[in-house]
Amino acid sequence: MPELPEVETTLRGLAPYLEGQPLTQVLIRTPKLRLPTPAAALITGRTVTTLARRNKYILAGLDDASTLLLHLGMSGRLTITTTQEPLLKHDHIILTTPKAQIRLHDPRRFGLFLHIPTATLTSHPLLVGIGPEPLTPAFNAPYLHRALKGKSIPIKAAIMDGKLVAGVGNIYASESLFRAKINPLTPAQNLSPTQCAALVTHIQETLNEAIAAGGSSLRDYTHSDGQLGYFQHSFRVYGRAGQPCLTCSTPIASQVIAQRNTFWCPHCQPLKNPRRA
DNA sequence: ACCCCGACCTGAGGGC
DNA sequence: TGCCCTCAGGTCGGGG
Repeated sequence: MPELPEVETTLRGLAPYLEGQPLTQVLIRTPKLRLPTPAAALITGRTVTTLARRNKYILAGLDDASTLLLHLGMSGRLTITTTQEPLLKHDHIILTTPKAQIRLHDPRRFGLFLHIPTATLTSHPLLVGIGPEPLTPAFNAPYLHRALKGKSIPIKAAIMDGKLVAGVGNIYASESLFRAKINPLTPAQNLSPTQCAALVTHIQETLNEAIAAGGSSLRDYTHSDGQLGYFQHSFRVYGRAGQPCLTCSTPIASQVIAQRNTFWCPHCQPLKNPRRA
C-alpha cells in the first residue's frame, strides 16, 4: 500500500508518539519478515532520538548509536493504539512507549524491521545505490535526462526504479505521467529535455499533493482507528480503466508494464512514433 | 550495463 | 457455501 507520500505522512503522524520516547517494552512476534527481525532485548529500554525517511524506509535513530530500519512493503501499516487493545493477526512488531503503542501490521510480510549500527547506515546494501529523493533539488530535468540515456525500457518502468529516483511507486508513476502528458510505454531514452522537465515537475507536484492531503488528515490517532498514512485519494487515471478521462472523456487504457498494472489516457498521452521496426 | 522474470506472502473479490 | 482463480500501492536476486 504505501508509496512515498503514505510513508511520509505515516512518519509525521508517528513522530509525536515516538520521537524522544523510550521503548519501555518491545514485542517481536514474527521472527522473519522479508529479512529476520531483531531480538526484542536489543532495543528494549532504548530511546528514539531521531526519525527520518529515506526512500520508503523509515529510520528511527536510537540513543545507543543504532538505528531501526523499517519498510512497509506492499501491505504494511503502522498503527497507534493504547496498550489495552487486543493484538491482531499480522501485528508483527509492538513498540510500547509511555505515550502509546505502535504496531507494525503487515499481512503479506514483505515489510522489513532491522536493527543496525548507525555508522553502517549509509553503506547498508538496502540503502546504498538508491537514487535522489524526488522532492529535492538533486532530482531535476538534466539529471533525469542523463539518467534515462541508453534505457530502452518504458518510461513507466524507469521512474519506478529506485536506483534512478527514490520513492515513485506504481500509483504515482501512472498519475505523474498522465499529468506530464507522457505515454507510459515511451522508451525512456526517447524523452526530450522538455518532457523530462515536465515529468520532474509533475512527479513532485503529484507527491506533494498526496503528502498535503495525508497531512491534512492527520489527527489524534489514538482516538480514531489508529491507522497512519491512509487517506482518501482521488486518482486521475490509476484504477480507472475504461472510465472517461477527466480531461477529454476518452476511455482510460490499462496494460501491464514491467509486471505492474498501468493506466493512461490514449488521447492525452499519445505514443509518439508508434511504429515498430 | 541493461533488461526480464520469478520469488517472497496473505487476503479480497469475482466466477462458477 | 465453497473452491479456484486473479490480483494487490514493493523489492531483490539470478540469469540472459
